Amino acid sequence: MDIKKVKRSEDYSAWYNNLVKYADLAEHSAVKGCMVIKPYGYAIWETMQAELDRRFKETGHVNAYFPLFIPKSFFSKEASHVDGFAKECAVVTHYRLKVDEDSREIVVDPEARLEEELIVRPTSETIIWNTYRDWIQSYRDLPILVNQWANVVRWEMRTRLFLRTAEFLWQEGHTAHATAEEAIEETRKMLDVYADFAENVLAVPVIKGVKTPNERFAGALDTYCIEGLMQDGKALQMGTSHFLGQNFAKAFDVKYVTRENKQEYVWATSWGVSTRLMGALIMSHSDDEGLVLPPRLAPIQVVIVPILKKGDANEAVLKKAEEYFFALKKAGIRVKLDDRDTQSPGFKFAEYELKGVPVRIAIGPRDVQNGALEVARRDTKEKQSMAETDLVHKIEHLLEQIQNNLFQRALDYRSEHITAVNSWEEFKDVLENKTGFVSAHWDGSTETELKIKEETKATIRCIPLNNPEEAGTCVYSGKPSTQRVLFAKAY
RNA sequence: CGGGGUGUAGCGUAGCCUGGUAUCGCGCCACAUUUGGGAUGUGGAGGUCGUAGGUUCGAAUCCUGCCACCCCGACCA
Repeated sequence: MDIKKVKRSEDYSAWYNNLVKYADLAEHSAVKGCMVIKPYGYAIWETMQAELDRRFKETGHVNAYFPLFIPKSFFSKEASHVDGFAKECAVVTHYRLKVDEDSREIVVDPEARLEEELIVRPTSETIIWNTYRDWIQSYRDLPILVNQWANVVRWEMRTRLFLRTAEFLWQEGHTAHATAEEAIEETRKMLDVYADFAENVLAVPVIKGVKTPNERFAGALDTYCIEGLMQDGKALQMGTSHFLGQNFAKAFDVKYVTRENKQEYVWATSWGVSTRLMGALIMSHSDDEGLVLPPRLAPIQVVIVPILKKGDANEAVLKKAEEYFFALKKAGIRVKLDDRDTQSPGFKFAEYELKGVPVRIAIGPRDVQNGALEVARRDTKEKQSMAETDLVHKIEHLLEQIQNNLFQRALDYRSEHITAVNSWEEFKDVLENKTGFVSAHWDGSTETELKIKEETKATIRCIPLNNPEEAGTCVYSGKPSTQRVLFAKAY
């Protein structure tokens, strides 16, 4: 376990890679750019899915599934969309292999070339809107509120586990509406769902905002986002929600008849979050000891480690441990009793710390005699002896406390790392030395945005929602500006 | 895709310069003693040295191509 060899403060990238590996979350696969999500990591993703899926259902959405393959012609129908994704599409050209007569090797059968090539979906707007054309005739068919859980492929040149891989898992919501107002409302509503999920489940504070035209989704009129700040001072886009206007409806000729018997194009939204959230989770809370998981997301919320000794006390210890185990389980807590006698308690302590288990209960002969137990919390590493009376409530309360503490800690860090600056010198200095978000006036032009990016690598992460109007001058160009926007270096 | 680096047992490594089929630690297996913060002893198993060629009597070692990963760029919803 040489996770501790690399300190978070010394080499954040290496620390992250080690953590993903040693906490058993994921590993590189034999396929370039693609990862294997291991059972422990996948269990966390499943919990995220469950929490999100519940929220989607509560807001009226239903799940469906669309094809992995998209005909190239569909893909090219929306001009800005294809522009945005063309450079990272995997393309299927053939449908058969054969054994080469000479070399006896398996080769692509040149006679099995597809008439029309298929794109492996980088996102599904095109296939979905092509389908919606058949589903929508009248205003009575609207709205359509569909979500799909799927994998997508974006051929990246440089990958990082969870943060950027060629294939990743996500959900994509695709909705169709009769009016622009309703679609915009949907876009904003789902942004709120994401923000609620990020803050209350992941315990990661996020800033809700809107992207600049330059950072907008290819094919959208507006892209809303939630932006998080990682422990190394870099920002991470954690989710996006797009108001697509009528772009896809026009590209795929999706019209509906109004009450007044008029033909109108349908209004669209799409929104998604991905396994990238795993990266956000790791980079928001974890430390040199390993992963730190918020209780609401932890596959194991409480682990019970019996301290076994030579002699007859063991039976009593195990019996007590089981008693606690069943009491906690009955209360709906995800609890594990680790009664392996092949590892020492110290080993287990370290292992569960590495895996981020929020609460550890240790119980030995002394505790049994005293009717007590030792409770250790992962977030603060505090240990305390606790009387067994009312154990379930105490643990429930503690889990709640840990959840809140993690959020508060991350929020404090972020608050300290949003810096308002008024000069270009200050801008560069904060970005370089203090890191985090820089709040600065911007003249609103893409030209300035790109120049700033070129000179500092910082991008405009978002224009926060409900951003106060404030007259000022652009930190770069000196031109007049009406508001501050958030810049940061980002993943 | 460009520049740099790395690749030797599950993990981390020595050996490479100066060619003669491999070192050590952790982990793994067995037994014993242990167990309140990563136990100890003894014995044991495990390696086509990333991969494909080349040079050579002989290649982990020298040469070339390829692959993967890491760092820096470019690119990137």
